[in-house]
Amino acid sequence: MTSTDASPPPPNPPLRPTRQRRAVVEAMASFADFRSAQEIHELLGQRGEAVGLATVYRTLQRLAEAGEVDVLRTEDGEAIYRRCSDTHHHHLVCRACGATVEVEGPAVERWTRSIAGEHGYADVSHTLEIFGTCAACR
Amino acid sequence: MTSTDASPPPPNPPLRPTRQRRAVVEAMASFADFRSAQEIHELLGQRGEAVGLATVYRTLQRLAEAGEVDVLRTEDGEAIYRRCSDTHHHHLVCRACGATVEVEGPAVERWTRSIAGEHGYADVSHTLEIFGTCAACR
DNA sequence: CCACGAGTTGACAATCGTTCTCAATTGATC
DNA sequence: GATCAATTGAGAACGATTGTCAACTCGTGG
Ligand SMILES: [Zn+2]
Ligand SMILES: [Zn+2]
Ligand SMILES: [Zn+2]
Ligand SMILES: [Zn+2]
Repeated sequence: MTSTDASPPPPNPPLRPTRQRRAVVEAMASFADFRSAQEIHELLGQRGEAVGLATVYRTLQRLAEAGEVDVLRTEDGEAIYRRCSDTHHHHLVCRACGATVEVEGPAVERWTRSIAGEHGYADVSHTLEIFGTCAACR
Repeated sequence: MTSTDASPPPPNPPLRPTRQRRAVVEAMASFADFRSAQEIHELLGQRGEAVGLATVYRTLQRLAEAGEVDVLRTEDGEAIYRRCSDTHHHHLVCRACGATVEVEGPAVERWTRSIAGEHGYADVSHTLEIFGTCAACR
């Protein structure tokens, strides 16, 4: 090619390390259960690291896209977040206190893929969450 | 017991077969993918069986509680409904057209229960949905 | 056939989580 | 320090869902 070699490299705008961004990440590291954006926003306020609510929402979205945090939906549709390991896993959540355990299951991964394949579905992905009452809450 | 045998049976108010209720149930039988309350409300209007939006929401909730329909949450938190068989099952949904297949997996049921047990969780329940692109959409 | 009471309905207001707007700030670079 | 795009935050705007409440409707009994 001569001059029309304009390559279309994904112009992902570079993220910048701001006080707010740092504060949210640190806050996410301070608890192990799933929390709503509003709760996290409040927690930041208490910590003296006030961050605008809109920014909390934006940052949480970024982190979720980046796979830094996992997102779940409460029964009434509210999004709740939790910092998580970067490998694929699922959650075992206590209905009473929210205590969460990350769990893995190769068999399940295999099963979903095969059942989808049998029905002619491709590009398979899935969501799986387990709920129960933990020992401490009984 | 003599007189203090006042049993506390949940006084579930008896449901009444109204035109609206029937209309919603029939509408739910007319499609096989997941739809939002608003879409169902609109569908009813087109069918000449107009039903108030609030009533559609209320009816859908009742049906969901009764296990007559399954509820899912879109990625942005909107509730979507689908009439389903009454036995426990999961869904294989096409991301493009919404085509849905009900699937069962005894192995998965067993796995979730045992993994929860291993971690000391009781009263186990779970949610599992599989997404992919169906043959027709490829 | 009519009165009666609890269940229902629907138009509309009110919630509430989340996103949008946009002027002011800030971080990186030269 | 000048420059410019990325970022922020206060508040408005949105959109799905729920609450309100007077009018309505289905049994039931008289
Ligand atoms: Zn996780
Ligand atoms: Zn998985
Ligand atoms: Zn189903
Ligand atoms: Zn199951």
